[in-house]
Order: sequence, then structure tokens, then C-alpha cells
Amino acid sequence: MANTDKRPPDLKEACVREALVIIADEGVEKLSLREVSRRLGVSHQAPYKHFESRDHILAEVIARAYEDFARHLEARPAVADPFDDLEAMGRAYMDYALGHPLQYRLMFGTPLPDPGRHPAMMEKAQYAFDLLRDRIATMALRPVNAGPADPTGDALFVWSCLHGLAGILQVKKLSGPAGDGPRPEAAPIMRHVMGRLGLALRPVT
Amino acid sequence: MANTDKRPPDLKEACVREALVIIADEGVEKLSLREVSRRLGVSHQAPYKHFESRDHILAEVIARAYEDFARHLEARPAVADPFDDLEAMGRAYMDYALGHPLQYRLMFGTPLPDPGRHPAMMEKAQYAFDLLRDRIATMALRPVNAGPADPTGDALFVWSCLHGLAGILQVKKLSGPAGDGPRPEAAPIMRHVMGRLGLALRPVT
DNA sequence: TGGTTTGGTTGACGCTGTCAACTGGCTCCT
DNA sequence: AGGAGCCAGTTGACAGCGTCAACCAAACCA
Repeated sequence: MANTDKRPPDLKEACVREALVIIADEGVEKLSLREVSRRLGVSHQAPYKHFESRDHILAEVIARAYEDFARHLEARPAVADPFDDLEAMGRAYMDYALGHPLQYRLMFGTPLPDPGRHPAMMEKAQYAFDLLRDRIATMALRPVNAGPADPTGDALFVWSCLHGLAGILQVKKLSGPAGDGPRPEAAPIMRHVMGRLGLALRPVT
Repeated sequence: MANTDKRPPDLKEACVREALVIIADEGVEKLSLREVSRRLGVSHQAPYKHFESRDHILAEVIARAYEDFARHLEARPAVADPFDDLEAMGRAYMDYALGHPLQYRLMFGTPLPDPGRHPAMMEKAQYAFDLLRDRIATMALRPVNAGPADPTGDALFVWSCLHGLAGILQVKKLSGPAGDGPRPEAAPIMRHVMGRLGLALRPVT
């Protein structure tokens, strides 16, 4: 009677899932292995058999967010023109950021728990970034500074703009009344920044 | 004999300063009011007379970083041409980010402790952002999307690019050998991103 | 069969933030 | 002058946290 929950057969899986629930419920700073154990009806040390430390379970949650994010980017609607495809990628990025604010904040708004110690997590992050860089690497962009092409620099450039845009749109969304769906004023800002991106990248016709 | 330190006359000041030292020494996650008290040779509750909670002292440290940062932006070399001035601002931004990585990470890489609860801190942050927005607001930029001018959107655009650039340059700097000064490969990346920014903003001549 | 591995348990330690009660000194009215 | 009251600091307690250590039972395999 002490515990009506059925103990999940795969505790590791259950821990990761429950960790995300806790973060959603109470914020990332309230994530603790003890809370995970408690909710799973298991002793406070059980999770230690599967995760070295509190940071390791957080790293696992974040790694899955990166995977999910990368899948979302890859699932963008297919179009032929590279610039249109890049724009579709941008929209997929914004779509994910606004549709999964929790995961988004975990990936980009949380001080990553010592990246050097969590190579698996960083691999997933790199994979997502490479999706963008590889897309850009094959494009004929407007030259800049008469220098050599720099796909990594350009990917960084695009990524940063999207990140900043996502940040402000999230704030605007949160500050408005608690309605679902993107706030009405989001679209113009998005068009504006995407437009500037186009000006910077598209070759002059 | 218990404590050879002379107790500082202004404990609040001393706390803020010591907090920054702790963050520099051991990382922001190790900042605790008790550690501050200990280092100052004062009881573990003394800081509570000046700060409501651990987050409040962190907010104060961050607020000062924003002040320092804004001062740095304002102290950029004066030039007449608006675009050159904007570029100088960008350089001042990067200069601060690379020269004060600790403060920079505090401002932009730390989950701000519930901004709503620390309005003083947010004011300083807003002031720094407004420096950029006001600079941009008076400029004749290349029009985008045939829409109305949007200085806030453009400021966000510029800010984001600089932020992304700062992020990657910090990483590159850290991954190299422990030399002081910017790494040699920083300059090209910086020129590249700044160049893209120019392409996006400068009216076609 | 018996030893090892795996995954769980309980218990303890020291750290943290924070609440509560106390104290000594300073200021400020009357 | 003298008491009221505040201010800045004190000690002491409490619960929650991560983590180490020891223990234990079932599964697995030689």
C-alpha cells in the first residue's frame, strides 16, 4: 500500500521522462534526482544506478531535445530552390522554438552542464547545427568582403538571427494573454528578420 | 584571533564584490550566501540583511555587469558616419564579450533568475539594449520587405548576430592554447559576420 | 552449485537556503 | 536625560539536496 504506482520495468527510461515532466512542472532548477525517485516511487538512490550524477540526467534530457529538434528540422516540407529550402528551415526552426518552448529553453537557454563532460549531448547538438551548415555549404551565397566562402560563419550568422528572433517572440508570446498559438504580432517581426537575412545572403539579381 | 580579516564597513558592497570573485573562482553554480559570508568572516545570516535571497545577490552582480557593459558601449571611439559608428558599436560589443567573458556569460549565458522578480536588473539590461536600438533608430537603413521601418526588429537582428559571433569566438578562444589576447583566427570570422550585417543593413549604393 | 553481476535498498554526511529568536548599539523623539 | 525602536549582526534550528558506503536479493552463468 506504500506505493500504488507500478514500478516501471525500464527505470532509466522512466527517469528521463519523469525528469522532463518535473522540468515542465516546476522549472529546471527544481529538477533533482530525489524528486525523480519520489515520483517514481523508488528509493532516492535508484537513479544513481543509471546516471552518474544529477547533471548526467539533465544532459540526457537535453540530448533528447536536440534529437527531437533535429528531426523537426529534417521534416520540413521539401522544396527545390535552395533559398526557399533555407527559408523553410528557418520556419521549421521558429516553429519548433515556439511550439516546444520548454525543450528550446533547455537547449539554448540553460547553462549546459559542462559540455566537455557530456560528449553524447554535444554530438546531438552538433548534428542539429550541421543540418544548417550543410544546407548553407551547398548554396551560392552573395559574396562578402571579397573573402572566401565560409559556410560555418554563415551558418552561425543565420543561426544567431533565428535564435534572437525566437527569444523575442517567446517573450512576446508569454507577455500576452494566455492564448495558444502564435501571437498575432509575431508574423511581422518574423518576416522582418527573415527579410534581412535574405538581403544579407541572396546574391543581388 | 578567530578572524584576522577586518570586517568591511560596507557589507553589502563587499558581498557583491566577493560574489563576483566566487563566480570567477568556482563558477556561478557554486555561488552561495554561506560561501560569501565565510569568505568575509561574517555569520551566515549577515548577507540576508542586505539581500532577500541568493538570487537577489546574483541579480545585483548581473545588474552591475550590464552597467559596465553599457558604459563600455558608450565609450566607443566617436565617429561621424552612422554606419561606421554602428560598426564601432559592434566592435565594442565584441571587445567586451572577449575581454570580460565572465560578465558576458553572466549576462547572456545564465538563466536570469526570474527576470520579473528583479526589475532593477532588467532595467540595466534594457538600457544597454536601448543604446543599440536608439543608434539604429536614427539610421537610414536598407528597406526590407517594403514594410515600415522597425528599429527594434533591426536592433534585435544586429544584437543576435553579435551574440552568436561572441559565442563562437569565446569557444574558439577557449579551445586554443591558453594565450591571452584574441586568437589569430578570430579576426576573419568577425570580419565575415560584420560584413554580412553590412550587406543586410546598408542601402544599395 | 556457487560466485559474480545487476539493480535496488537504507543510512549517513556535509552542503545549501531560509526561518526564528536574540543582542548590542545607534538614533530619535519627548 | 531617558526610554522606544530600529538596524545590523549573531546563533540555532530545519528540511532538502547530492553523494558515499554498505547491504541485499534476484538473475545469470561457469
